[in-house]
Amino acid sequence: MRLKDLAEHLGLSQTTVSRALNGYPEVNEATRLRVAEAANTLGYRPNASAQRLATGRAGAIGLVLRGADELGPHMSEFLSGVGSYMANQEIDMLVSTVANHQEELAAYRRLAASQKVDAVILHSPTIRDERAELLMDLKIPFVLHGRTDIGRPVAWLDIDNTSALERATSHLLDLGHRRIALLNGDKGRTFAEHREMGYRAALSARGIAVDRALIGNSVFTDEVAFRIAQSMLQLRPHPTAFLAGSMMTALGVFRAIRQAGMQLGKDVSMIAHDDVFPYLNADNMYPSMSTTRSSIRQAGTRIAELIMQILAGKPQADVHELWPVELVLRESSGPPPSI
Amino acid sequence: MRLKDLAEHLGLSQTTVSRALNGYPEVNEATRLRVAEAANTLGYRPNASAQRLATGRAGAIGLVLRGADELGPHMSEFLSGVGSYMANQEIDMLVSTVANHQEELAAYRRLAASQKVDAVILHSPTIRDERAELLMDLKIPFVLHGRTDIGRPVAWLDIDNTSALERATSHLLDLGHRRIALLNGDKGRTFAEHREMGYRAALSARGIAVDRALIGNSVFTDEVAFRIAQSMLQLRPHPTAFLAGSMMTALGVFRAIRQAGMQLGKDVSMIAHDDVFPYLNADNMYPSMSTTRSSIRQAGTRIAELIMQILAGKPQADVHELWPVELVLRESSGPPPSI
DNA sequence: TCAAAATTTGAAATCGCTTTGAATAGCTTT
DNA sequence: AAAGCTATTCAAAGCGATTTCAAATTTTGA
Repeated sequence: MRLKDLAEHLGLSQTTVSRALNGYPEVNEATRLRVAEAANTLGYRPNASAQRLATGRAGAIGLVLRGADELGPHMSEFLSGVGSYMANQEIDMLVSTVANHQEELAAYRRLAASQKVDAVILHSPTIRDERAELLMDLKIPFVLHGRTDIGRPVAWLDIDNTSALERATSHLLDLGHRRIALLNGDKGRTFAEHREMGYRAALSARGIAVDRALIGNSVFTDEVAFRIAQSMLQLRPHPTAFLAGSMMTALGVFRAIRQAGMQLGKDVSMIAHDDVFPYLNADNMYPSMSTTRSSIRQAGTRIAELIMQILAGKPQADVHELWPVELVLRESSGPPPSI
Repeated sequence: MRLKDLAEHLGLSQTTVSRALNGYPEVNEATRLRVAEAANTLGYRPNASAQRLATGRAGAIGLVLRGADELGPHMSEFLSGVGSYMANQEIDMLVSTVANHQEELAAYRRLAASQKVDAVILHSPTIRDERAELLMDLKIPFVLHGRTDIGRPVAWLDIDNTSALERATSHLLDLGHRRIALLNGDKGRTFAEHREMGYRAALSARGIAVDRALIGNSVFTDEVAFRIAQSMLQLRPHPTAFLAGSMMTALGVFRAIRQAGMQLGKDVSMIAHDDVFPYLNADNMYPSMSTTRSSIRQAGTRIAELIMQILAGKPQADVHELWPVELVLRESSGPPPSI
């Protein structure tokens, strides 16, 4: 069913029908009703490609994911947040996956040239993110999930990783811990750098030197975390507390602690960052997990909202949101064992 | 840069340039080279909407996800598999999320009417899946991840859940277990029914009656699994073995076992279904987890491939793949404690 | 009552591509 | 040398919507 068919069926011109459906004011209210009803009963929907071609709007936002690893639990939870907002907006989510950095840049160029999307969401930025620069050059609007410094103003939404880690670290120091391990994300990512800054700030506030051996940089999987935690626990003296970068990391650390014959929350403490996965609840772990918490899903929803505002004309330079992070203390963090 | 601009730049007609780029035979090889080179250096890419309108092909496949929960670890791993294949195919993945069943049906109607996708992937079917029927009626090609019986031939790929559960259950019976709990997926889903069939088949082969109290139906999250396992462990006599529907479920059961003061692999056994999440490795758990294993990611990749074959003309009725499931025995399954 | 203004409709151009059908040029063939 | 092929190229007609500009109709106001 094309617009033409619908128009003929109604004995009207395509122009009028199109106007009626798109809510233009210059159409008789009675006609509009008649059109709306016919469209509804006949199940007419404009052909998306034709509409896009005519309007110049793609009606879609893009998400480019690097490799398999990037489409992990964090991303899917984030995506789910984006989707829940977009569902009501008649905007599609175009998801592409690429193998590496070069391909990712190529993917953005392709999206731009073929005009498949009106905007994109950029995530996990590096300190000086090349992709952000490219998108600026290509003039594709985007919102960054995280922060970067490319000398030009970009729209971003981020959580306050620095302060989160500073508070978590300080809390462990207050409890008496002196050797605190940090299981951080990959070097170069802004969030990882921010977390390390918070960690260092808390330590240096007490005049405690940073031990490089207690800082791990890796992806957030339980397996890698297990290996790193395992080797850290063999240090003498071993760390009495861990700061885990994600709940997946926490699972790995937990396993390493248990395997070393120690008890979490007693022999060793842990505070993990919780992105709030519905299927992995910190409160219901055993022992329950102390966390720095911020819903990555909510961030997705909000970013979707911000994208829509930008498409509606809001200047990208005006979009900046720094979300606070909650510190939730539970059983996994306690004073270090007195020796 | 439009086709017209490129054509003018080259002093050729749009026709020739279009043909050259799309590999039609009736264009001079020298011209083709010249065109390809110019397109490349000028960064020309056809406008996707125009191309789609002209060809009638959407160049995209659709995925409709119900609610937040459906975009969990299983789906994201699956998606990642789909994406890895689609990346080389110039086919986009259009992801929409909906709140409930009604909205999902509406979403498919919309996709059909607006011709946004050439095909869709359907997942987690019920025994008699209404969505599959709708898609047939709408004449949208699709591949089903799982199986359903709607009296018409559909394209599907599934893993052999029945046999997997039968083997896992038989193995536990061989070890001497008599009270074996099954933590299954939601009632009505084909995979859950298949798994229960396998479970029942193994029990009845030994003349053991099924105890409904030992069967749980729920989503695969560690929290829900924890609660169910916890209450099952309070039964007298309690189950000495668990069949967990997913690795998330396994984590919850594990926690319940530990909390009950028992030891996994010694006091209580468990075999979990492993969809092979890169961030949650059965072999590296402690104790390592016995599993029925089948990579959901590979299934995604294969389904993407099958979709492309269908779009290339292969009849949907010819597409059926039943994948075997590996049984991998590790430390979490052993004989029941002798009383 | 009639011109002017407001309301409502429609014909045709446009978006950027593909594809049909025709045209041109260069070779063979008779 | 004319006719018949083949190999290339192009002008123009779609694809299905939106939007510009003009026309027809109704309402308003003096």
